[in-house]
Amino acid sequence: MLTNKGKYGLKAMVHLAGLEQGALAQVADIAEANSISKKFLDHILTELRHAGLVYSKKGRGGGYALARPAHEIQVGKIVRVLDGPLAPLPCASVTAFRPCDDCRDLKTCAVRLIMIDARNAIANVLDNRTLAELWTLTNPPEHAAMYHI
Amino acid sequence: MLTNKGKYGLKAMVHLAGLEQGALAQVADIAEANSISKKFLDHILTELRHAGLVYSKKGRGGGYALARPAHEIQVGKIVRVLDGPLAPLPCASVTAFRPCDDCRDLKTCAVRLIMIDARNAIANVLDNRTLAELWTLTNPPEHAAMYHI
DNA sequence: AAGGATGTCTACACATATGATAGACTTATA
DNA sequence: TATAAGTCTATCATATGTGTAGACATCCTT
Repeated sequence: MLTNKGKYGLKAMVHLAGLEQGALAQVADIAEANSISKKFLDHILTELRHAGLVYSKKGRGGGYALARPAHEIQVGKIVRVLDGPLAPLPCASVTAFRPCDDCRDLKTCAVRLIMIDARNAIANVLDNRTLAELWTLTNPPEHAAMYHI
Repeated sequence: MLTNKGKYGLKAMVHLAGLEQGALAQVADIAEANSISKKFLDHILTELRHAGLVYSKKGRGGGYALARPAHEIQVGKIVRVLDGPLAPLPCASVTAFRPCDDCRDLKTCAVRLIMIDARNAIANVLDNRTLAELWTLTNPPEHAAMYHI
């Protein structure tokens, strides 16, 4: 389940993906444009900065920008930073594996095995989509052209 | 994220899938065999009964059994009964769709669109696996045969 | 009918996570 | 130095998750 934090983080990243080269966006503007509480978004963006996904500058003229090109940032990475592992169960996680306290046998635990499949299916979607694609979804080229007629 | 409730429910259903035709299993036995608190499992099995997935009988000789053949019960159904929609976001849900309070445009919300893909990927896994398959994973035929040598 | 077995219902308690907010502090620029 | 804007620390409220207790209802046997 994607938390509001994860959802807001993705929206903020899409917002930053739409910036012109070299431009910075202030938290307050991102928050307003995406109906997010500024203070909460402060936190979220700080986490993203700690994870190396965004660049920030303090003081006058400051703000945030993507730390890397949008097409180099996988959606799954963003989700993991904010919401943790993609796996529905810790024992099904590739990046944060942890067996159940009462685990008897990893190999024959049917629930684990099917949750690995579920995890892999989720990762297949989220790790194969980039921020640049999200931006395109939000601003479809055809749609934009038609809108201006 | 699969809750303990969802995990325990799946384990209990797998347990019931392994019963002989016509046999009933008592909550206490299922709980012990799967390291689950009996009282918590009471609740879980009652929910599964309300959803029509299990059959129960009170009194002497009572207990639980699957309400339908294991190969007719999709894993996704069980998970939905116990943990709710598979979708990471309510607006990405097929069975329990609900737009975000601040939704501006369903069609161009990139986060929603990618979460629909994620939901579909999850559903593709869980709705295409049955309880009978889970039982086989837990008790692989080859493994069992080798074990008895 | 009573007793025992077993599921079902209602309620409660506690822990954790999430979502949000406030205030102070730090950094950068003019 | 003053102002702008991000960063850190802390707190609070709510929701959810997890689990437990006790009473009640139902079924079967004696």
